[in-house]
Amino acid sequence: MKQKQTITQTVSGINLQAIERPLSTVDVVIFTVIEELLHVLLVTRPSEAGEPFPGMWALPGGFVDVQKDVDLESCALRKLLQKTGVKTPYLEQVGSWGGNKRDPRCWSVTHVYFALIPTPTQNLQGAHNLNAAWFPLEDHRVSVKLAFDHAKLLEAAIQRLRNKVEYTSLPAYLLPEEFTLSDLQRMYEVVLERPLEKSAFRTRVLSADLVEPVDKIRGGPNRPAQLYRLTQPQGIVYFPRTFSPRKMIE
Amino acid sequence: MKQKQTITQTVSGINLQAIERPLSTVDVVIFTVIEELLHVLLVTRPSEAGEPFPGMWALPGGFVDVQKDVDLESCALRKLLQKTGVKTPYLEQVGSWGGNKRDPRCWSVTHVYFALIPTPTQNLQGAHNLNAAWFPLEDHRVSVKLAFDHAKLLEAAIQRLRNKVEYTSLPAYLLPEEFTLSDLQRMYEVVLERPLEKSAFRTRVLSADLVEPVDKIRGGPNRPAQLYRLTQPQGIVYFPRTFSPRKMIE
DNA sequence: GTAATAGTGTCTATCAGACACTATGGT
DNA sequence: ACCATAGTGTCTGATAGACACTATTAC
Repeated sequence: MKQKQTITQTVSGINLQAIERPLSTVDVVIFTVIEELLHVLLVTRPSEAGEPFPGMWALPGGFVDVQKDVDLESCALRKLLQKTGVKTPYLEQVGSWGGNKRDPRCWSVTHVYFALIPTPTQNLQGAHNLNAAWFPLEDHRVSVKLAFDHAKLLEAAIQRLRNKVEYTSLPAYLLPEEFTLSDLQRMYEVVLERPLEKSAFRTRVLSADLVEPVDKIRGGPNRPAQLYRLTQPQGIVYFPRTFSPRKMIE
Repeated sequence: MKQKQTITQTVSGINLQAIERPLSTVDVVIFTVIEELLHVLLVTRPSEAGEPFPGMWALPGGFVDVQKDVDLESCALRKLLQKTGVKTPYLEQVGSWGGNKRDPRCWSVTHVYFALIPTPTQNLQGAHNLNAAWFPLEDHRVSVKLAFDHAKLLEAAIQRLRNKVEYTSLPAYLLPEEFTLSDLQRMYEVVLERPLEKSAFRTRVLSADLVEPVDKIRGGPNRPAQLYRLTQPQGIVYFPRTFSPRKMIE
């Protein structure tokens, strides 16, 4: 499937245009927590003839647009905004997968990002989102088969997330701006899939200078709780140790 | 700088060939330790007219070859073998940087890997290596200015290496197959740029089931030392804690 | 013996885990 | 008063850091 083309530029020995280029795409693994379960956003592949994996569920993503996107991250942010309407979540590059087998059409590279957003308050009902849905993660997997190598990409993103949650403040990005320490602990527990000790958790979080109290209290049918917000919403915090001295995986 | 071309294939709404593709490259940051100092391999850019950054030092790398390379990692391994003759080092993807500014010619993406190899025994005198050289890292930098955004890429690779050394067995790949615990400790100290406690280091390494003794002793003008080798040379080992409870930086 | 490096033991500080305890609102 | 959740205090165990100590070779 070689590309016929007219040579338009010759620079020294190398003709830049003559080099066959892989296809470049960006895929985004968008995580959120709904009803105490980690969810990921999936979209359906177009079902027109000739499209690979027609109608199948896949990670949201697509081609890098060299006109619109100044760099890879802004390409990922563009796709995130398209699908969720969210503008400033946590976004991190997971890695890149490239090869001649992953897309049946040609040699392709995908650049995978993962994003964390607070529990969505409105449903995905935008014009572009009729075929998008949140899927719960059960056993590190999603209940449907995914297009391309997206199952592998999703697995890698989950691994990265779970691993990093052991020693960073990442789960704070799964919550709205103001939250209680119990809320935050719950996010850790949902992602790590194990309970944490309340006392140790609070000491750890408070001594890490991660959050600061706001002058509000959240009431309820029990003792009200102090509300906090992130001290530096832009940068994630690294804890000096992992939660429990257990083997890290990755 | 748009690409003129003949349309050769039309698939549904999208014409795959009409999409302007970024240039894909792979760069490899090859680390080794020479005389107690971390070094990195650099090559000079070609100096023909029209080449960007002619004659400047740069990370070894180049275009992904969709004919030769089945995936990104084998592309990185190919470049590593070309430059060093080494076949099975430690190789890890650091990340990808793409944008319209980083190469003056066009929108480009580079996929950065870092490799660890034992101290080279022979000089870089292969036919392709006349313009390659080992540069010591002083203060996380190299003494020469680098082409493209390679200074940033190198910085990221060093950060990754130093961060990961705190809790993994990576420095073992900077040594030959058999080594003493003192050798290993020295590799950690070189990368971390700080001394480690001998006693704590030995307990940590031995209890992690990282190495196993071989039936040999290394002599010298002092008490001879037990030789060890990696228990599982293929997989890196994660320690349950970092070396010293200090803030991690990434 | 001396020099030099290999390898061990002992004490301490830090922090996570466990778990019991107190605090404070709604009903 | 009772329930439910917020928040604290105390003890223990694991391990890194510091540092002194012993061991074994060449000379």
